[in-house]
Amino acid sequence: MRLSQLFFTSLRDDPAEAEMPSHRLLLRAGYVRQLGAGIYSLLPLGFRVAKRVEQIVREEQDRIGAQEMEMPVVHPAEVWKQSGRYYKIGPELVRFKDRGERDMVLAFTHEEIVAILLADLVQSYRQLPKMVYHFQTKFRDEPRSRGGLIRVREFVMKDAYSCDRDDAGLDKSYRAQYAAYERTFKRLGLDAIAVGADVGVMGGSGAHEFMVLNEYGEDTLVLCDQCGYAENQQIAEVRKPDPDPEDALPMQDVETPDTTTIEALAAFLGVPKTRTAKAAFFVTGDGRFVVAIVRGDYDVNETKLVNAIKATGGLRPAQVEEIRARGMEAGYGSPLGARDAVVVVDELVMRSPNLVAGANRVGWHIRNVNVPRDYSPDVVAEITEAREGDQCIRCGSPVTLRKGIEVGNIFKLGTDFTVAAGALYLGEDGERHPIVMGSYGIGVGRNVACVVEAHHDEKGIIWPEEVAPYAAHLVAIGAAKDPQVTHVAERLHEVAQGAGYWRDILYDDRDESPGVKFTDAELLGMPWILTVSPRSLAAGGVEVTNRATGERETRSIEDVEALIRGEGLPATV
RNA sequence: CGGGGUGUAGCGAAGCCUGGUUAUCGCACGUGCUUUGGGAGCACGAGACCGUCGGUUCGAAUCCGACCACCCCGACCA
Repeated sequence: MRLSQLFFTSLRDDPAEAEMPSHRLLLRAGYVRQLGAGIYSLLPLGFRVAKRVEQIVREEQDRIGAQEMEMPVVHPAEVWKQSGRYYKIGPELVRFKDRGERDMVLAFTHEEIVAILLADLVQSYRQLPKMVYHFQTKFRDEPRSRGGLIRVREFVMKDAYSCDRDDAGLDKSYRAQYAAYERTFKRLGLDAIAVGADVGVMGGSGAHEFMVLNEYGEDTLVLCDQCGYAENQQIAEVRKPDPDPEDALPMQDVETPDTTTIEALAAFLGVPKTRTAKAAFFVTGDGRFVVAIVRGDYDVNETKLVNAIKATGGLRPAQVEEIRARGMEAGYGSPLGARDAVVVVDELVMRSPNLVAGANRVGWHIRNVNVPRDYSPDVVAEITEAREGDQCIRCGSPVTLRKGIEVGNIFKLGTDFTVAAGALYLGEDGERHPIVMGSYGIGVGRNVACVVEAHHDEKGIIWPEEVAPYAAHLVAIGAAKDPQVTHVAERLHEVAQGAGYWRDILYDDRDESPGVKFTDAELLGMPWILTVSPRSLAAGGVEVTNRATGERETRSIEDVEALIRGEGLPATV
């Protein structure tokens, strides 16, 4: 490919809006362009990288017997009404009407469609198990996109679906995908770690997210270096040792002016935060008022809270008036005297004697509150957020908190979708059973960005060979001084044309200064930079630079042709 | 949705506070000559609905208002 012909331009200055290195480099090097918030075009270079990422994913899916297919982007809303997600998912699901005033949605994901196809195609246990996948555009109207390709609204995802007779079959499919993901991310050059995860709106019984550690990540991971424990903070638990035993003392009002925060309260009373109880107020999507109590040194984990009370539609913070209407006072709140509220108490609070809690009047708290002596919880659950340095739930060593980007996920879905769609099979026992599903996603564009995050330096991108858009970047210098330069460069380019689509090379045939060409070659990031110049010819051929290591040596034209043909660079000596 | 920020040429910026010639600069772009191993030089040139609409004013990129878009933090998130 001649650079002079490529639909592309590189930028000297960093675009103002790009913060993440991957976003900055992909814009500057001409791989992507933004059309709107969370909506991107892939330019030819970016498209080729995406195709190479897809190919790696495809090969690893094929290897475990998954079959590639394609499902639509536009769905009749009935499909989503039938599964219930039409009502469960908020405005992220784009709804519209077609010309016949029929309700339609844009594909958010494809579980429903697979379930419908299963109902159509599978009658007998003899037809199971099956695993299918496709690469297809998803549209999710995210409240906020960010980080370039990291979080977008329109994106291509590889989503695979396993279809099994029972949970044992699902486990087997799940393990196969787990292994396929490990191979996939390794080939992409990503150090992905699998963490236990919340199942969210997908439902089901278990999930892992594959995470790449990154400071711009949106998820927080709880990791134990000692035993390898790794979970998303949304569900991670830590050991919380029993407080020292004490006799329960009688409650006692105490005046505490201007102490609406735990910090202020603990400082005012001269007690550690561990001796206080914190109240947080929420309203669920299904309209329930919730007061959650954790010990003052912890924060409420909303995911755990949602799961503890099975709140559909999530949680929102309660308004001051709503809190007051339930007999409580923001900043001085506790379940003492609360009404019309679901009281959820963290299990550690149950074990902690004589805490300071809100008195539900401004400027007052109460000492020596003990649960359940002084109020009755509706739900007792573990609802705190794991903290840096807390004890690992498995081995007791201090855990660390790290930010991560989710590059893939795997879910044990179960039978919710197949039951809703009537996807039943006739078993050996002569009975009808719902097909058991799993779903497995990898976002292509996000992975492209993560590869750049992991493989770049101050000069530009450094593509791993398997995802590079071109095999090499050929720079011709000094063509005016020596016609041999153009001759050799043209010949190498011709060899590349005959070597196949992915062995093609980028040939910088522009009339630019050497500095511009070298700078662009390093910015664009092909694994090999080939320099043809009067100097290289005098030294016996073509200068070959390894972009990753910076090593360079002059090799014969024949050696370079072998490299281009994919035969590797013959060893020296 | 809440908080903060930004919108001036393809990119990056200045000008705005304190209204007043033809809106400025660098890069990129076009033509010509020179140059060719690390973002070349000279000359000439083209390119701008100053985000949109409205208002104030003799006069608005500049002041006021509304709206729109994008970015960042939060909420949200497969």
